[in-house]
Amino acid sequence: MFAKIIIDQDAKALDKVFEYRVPDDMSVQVGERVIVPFGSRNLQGFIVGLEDVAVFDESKIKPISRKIEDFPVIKKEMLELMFYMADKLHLKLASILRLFLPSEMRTDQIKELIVRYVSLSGGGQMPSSRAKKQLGIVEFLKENGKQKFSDVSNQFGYAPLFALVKNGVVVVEEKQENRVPVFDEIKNEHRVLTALQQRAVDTITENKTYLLHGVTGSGKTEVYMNLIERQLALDKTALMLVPEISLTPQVLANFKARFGEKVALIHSGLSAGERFDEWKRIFFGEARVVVGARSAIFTPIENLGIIIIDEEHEQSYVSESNPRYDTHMVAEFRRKYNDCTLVFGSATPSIESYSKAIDGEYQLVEMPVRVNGMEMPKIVVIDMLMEMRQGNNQIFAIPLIYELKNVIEQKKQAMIFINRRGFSSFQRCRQCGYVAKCTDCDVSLVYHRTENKLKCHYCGKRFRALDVCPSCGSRDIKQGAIGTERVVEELHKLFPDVRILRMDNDTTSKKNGHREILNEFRNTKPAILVGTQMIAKGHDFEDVVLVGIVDADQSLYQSDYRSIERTFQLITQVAGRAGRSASQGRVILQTYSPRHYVYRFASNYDYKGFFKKEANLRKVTNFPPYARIVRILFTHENENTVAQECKVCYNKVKEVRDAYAEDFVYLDVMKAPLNKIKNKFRYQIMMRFKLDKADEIEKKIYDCVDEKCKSSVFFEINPNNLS
DNA sequence: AGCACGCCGACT
DNA sequence: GTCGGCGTGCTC
Repeated sequence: MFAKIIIDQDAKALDKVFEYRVPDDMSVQVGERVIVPFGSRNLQGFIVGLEDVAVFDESKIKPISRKIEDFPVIKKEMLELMFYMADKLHLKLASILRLFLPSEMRTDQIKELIVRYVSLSGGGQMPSSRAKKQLGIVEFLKENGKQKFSDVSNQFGYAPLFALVKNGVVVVEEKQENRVPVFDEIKNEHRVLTALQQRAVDTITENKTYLLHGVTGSGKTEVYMNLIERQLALDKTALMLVPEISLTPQVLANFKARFGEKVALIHSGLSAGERFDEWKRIFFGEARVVVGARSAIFTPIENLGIIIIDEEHEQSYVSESNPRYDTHMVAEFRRKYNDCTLVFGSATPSIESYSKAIDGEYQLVEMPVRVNGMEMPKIVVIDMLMEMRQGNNQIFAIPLIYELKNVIEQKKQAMIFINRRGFSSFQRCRQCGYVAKCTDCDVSLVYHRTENKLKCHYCGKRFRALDVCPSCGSRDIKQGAIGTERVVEELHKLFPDVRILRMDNDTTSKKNGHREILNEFRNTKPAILVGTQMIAKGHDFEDVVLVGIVDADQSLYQSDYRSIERTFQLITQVAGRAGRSASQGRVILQTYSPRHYVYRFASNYDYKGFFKKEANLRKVTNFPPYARIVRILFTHENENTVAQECKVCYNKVKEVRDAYAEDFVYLDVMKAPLNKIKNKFRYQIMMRFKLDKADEIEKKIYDCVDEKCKSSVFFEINPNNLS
């Protein structure tokens, strides 16, 4: 018997299936991990197939050394998923397999948690009446039975407990236990569903894909929980993904409270040991509900009845580092494999998903009204150019300052949202609001300080940096980006007596930084919370009646075809933070482009109107979802090598382009926007083609790369951050 | 990836 | 003479 084996090494040259002999006295199954002799070393490998005959020269085939576990760690579904992803995304097999296992399993240092328990032996030499503490322990164990060693020693002291053990009164036993993450204790009560929620639950019954479009506050979570409960009642399991950023202790505790021991949680806050233990509980079928961030989609849960992806539009569902993948695609694969239900939920669906709903690929389910019947907070768009012309050169518009004063007088709370995303910056005319765009791509240009040039990240075209505004002739050109510190500083000047809290990557880096800041905000009134992205999600504060969005344009003018859509999503989400309480909230949105359609639609909460406009723009400019962008990135420490190999590939791609001339919108080769990272030079081929024959073209494009080239090659489909 | 093999420069 | 530089090629 011969085994097909993938060597667990992330190298291009090893990205294939090797053959090994299965020793007669060894029984193996597909999916098992083994140690095999490889060259002069012993390496870990995965069995992905078993055959009676070998393809490779039999005399050169070595035998498997040993098995690592005695059961297949990679289940059949995951194996198929691996081949699917390798084919679709051109990822290395080993790098995909690594996604399926907790990283702890790769290092040979899995530490099982051993918990010691103590109980009365029923014999031994009883302590004297003077040994009060020892007697206390005996009494305690008599009443409560078996207890954790650590609990008893904490309560009564180590010495007396040890004495009892030594004298044989108390026996110690060791048990291997799973580390269970701790949570805030909260109750989760079944709420009576509104008619709208009930309708959603009643609709989402079939084994297909649904897009649940529910406005913020429409109670999607309650719908999810009901859907999960239904599956559990059918003896099926459930997998639910939420964005990493909203995996807050409250959210997790909520699920734990509702589903108890059946829940397994996978998130970045877990220790290595906790993560491994949760994985085991899922693998062996102990956990019936999995809640986690992106990577939880690879969890080996079986008998799936439903997969739910909340906040479906979130960028965090797309892995931006290798191996790159989109959770949507993996979820769709698992849905088909398990023949189960898949739900994408969002208040602001991605253009991609909504257009699939329009096309009937997903079934659309709508929840257009909030649970409490409250109206959405009123969004006031402020023209910052007008403010400036009227002599206000501050960060804050006069109406925002006025509203803040009101909030403080009423002892309420406000949030100031800083829209800081990515590192690239754009140039803007401070007089008329003009922002430079690429003449070929209709995306904003990125200012590169080192060269003092404006560059398009999609086609690589360069433009002179602005010194005079081409629209109004002004020389007042700025790169606008305001930091959180600066905003806090300005607020202090305006309101010296008010508590101002800051929440961003700097202030939350500590272990519980997140929670501490939010708790402090919750308990201080009046107060203003200043923050980035992370204040936009999931935190509901009764007393927040005002949200200020400073410089909304930051996300609008990213060099990214999705930047307008992201701005819409951001505004809707941030606005949802105001007015969770009885009184209607207010949102002040500061912008230099007040007439941009994104603000018109966002301030009216008109998603459908926005979708129509945006989708149409994408259609006429040939951008996803109506076209496909492919980027092939080459990296190597030798610049000549990358440039050369990239060029060779480009010439082959050109032949494909010529064969499909009517499909191609764009093709070029260039240095990557970030030309050198970690001493490796980066060159790229960018292309865009229409959808009709997209899959066919993509296959041909993959074949353009010379398998033997020295550079590392990365394929990216519809990439977000071009760097 | 990592380890062998191999073919040229400066050291005891 | 030999030690060692890392370029090239292979691993079932």
